Amino acid sequence: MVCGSGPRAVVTTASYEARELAGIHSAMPAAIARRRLPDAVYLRPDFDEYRRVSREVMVILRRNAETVEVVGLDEAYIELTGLFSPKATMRRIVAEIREETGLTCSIGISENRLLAKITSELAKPAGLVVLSQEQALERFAADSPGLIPGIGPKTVAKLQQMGIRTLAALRAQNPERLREAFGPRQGRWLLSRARFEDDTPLTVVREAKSQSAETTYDTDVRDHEELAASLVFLTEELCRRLRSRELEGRTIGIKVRLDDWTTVTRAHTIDRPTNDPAVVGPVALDLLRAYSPPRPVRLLGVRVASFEREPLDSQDADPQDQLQLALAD
DNA sequence: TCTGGGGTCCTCAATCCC
DNA sequence: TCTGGGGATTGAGGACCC
Repeated sequence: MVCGSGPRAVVTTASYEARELAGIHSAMPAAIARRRLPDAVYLRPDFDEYRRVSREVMVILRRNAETVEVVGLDEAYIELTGLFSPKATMRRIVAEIREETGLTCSIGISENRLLAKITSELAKPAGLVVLSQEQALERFAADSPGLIPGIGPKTVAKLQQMGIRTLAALRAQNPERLREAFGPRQGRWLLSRARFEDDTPLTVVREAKSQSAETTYDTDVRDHEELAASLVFLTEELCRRLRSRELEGRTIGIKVRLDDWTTVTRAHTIDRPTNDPAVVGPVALDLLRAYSPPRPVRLLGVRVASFEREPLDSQDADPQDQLQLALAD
C-alpha cells in the first residue's frame, strides 16, 4: 500500500492483491485500509521520484511517435493512425520502457481515445489489447455507464434514478429525455459517449491554466492567526513553483474547506500578472479576512490562474499600448 | 480517525461594453 | 434617450480525473 502517514492520509495506490483481498482502492482513507490490512507493507509516496521516472517514460514515447499527449504521471495517448503496424510499434515501446526503467505498462489500442482508454483497462496489469468500437458496443452493453471516463458517481446516480442502469439502456434513450435531465450539451455528450464516439484530437502541448498549493490540517484549525500564517507559507511555496516555471497569473484565489466539508473559494483578479509572494500574499490574506471562516477549517489553499503569455518581443507591442502602460504606472 | 493534492472543464450568474 | 441582444470577462460552485 502506498499512502501518507498522517491521520487524514488517503491511499495513493495499492497492489492488485490488496485490491482483491480487501477492496482497497486509491483515495480511500488510509485509516480504513490499515484497519482492513494491518499486516500489509506500507510505503510513503515519493512524487519526486515518480516525476523523474515519468519523464523517462515520456521521452521513450516521444522518440517512438510523433503525436503524444501526456495526461498524467502514468498515462499518455499515442496517435497510431497511418502506421504500418500499430501493434508492433507499441510492443517496441513496451520493451524499451521495460529495459530502460524496469516498469511494465498496459496498452489499449482502438479507434479513438475514449475507446483506447477503456481498452487499456482490459490490458491491466501488463498487457496489450486491441478492441474495435463494434466489439466494445457488444462487450460493455450490460455494464454501468460509470465505465465511461467522465461519467462519475453523481451522474451514475442520476441516471439510475431515471431507470438507466446500463450503457445499452443509455444508448436507447430518447435524446430529448436526456436533454431535459442534463441540458443540451451534456445530454448529447452522454449519448455519444455511450456509443463510444470521440473525435477529440490529441493535444501535444498542454499549457498550464492554474497552479495551486493547499494543505489539510491533521486537526481542524479555528485560530485565524494560524490560518493566516499557513496561507503565507502556502503562498511562498506556490510562488516558488510559479517562478521555477516562469509563470505569472492575474487571478489570485483561496480555497477553504470547513469541518463539515463545505468548500468555499474566493478569487480576485488584479491588473498585472504576478508570481511575487509580496503581491499574492496580501490579496490572499484579504480574501481570507473577508470570508472569515465561520467554522473550524480543515483545508486551506491558494491558487494563481489566468496566466499571461509574456510578449516574446516587446518591440512588436502597439505604441498605443505602451503609452497606456506608461500612464498606468 | 472518514474522505489528499494537483489539476481541468463545465455551468450559471453578474457585469460591462458595444 | 430608451431598449435590447450578444460577446467577453469574472467569480462561485461542482463534477471529475490521476
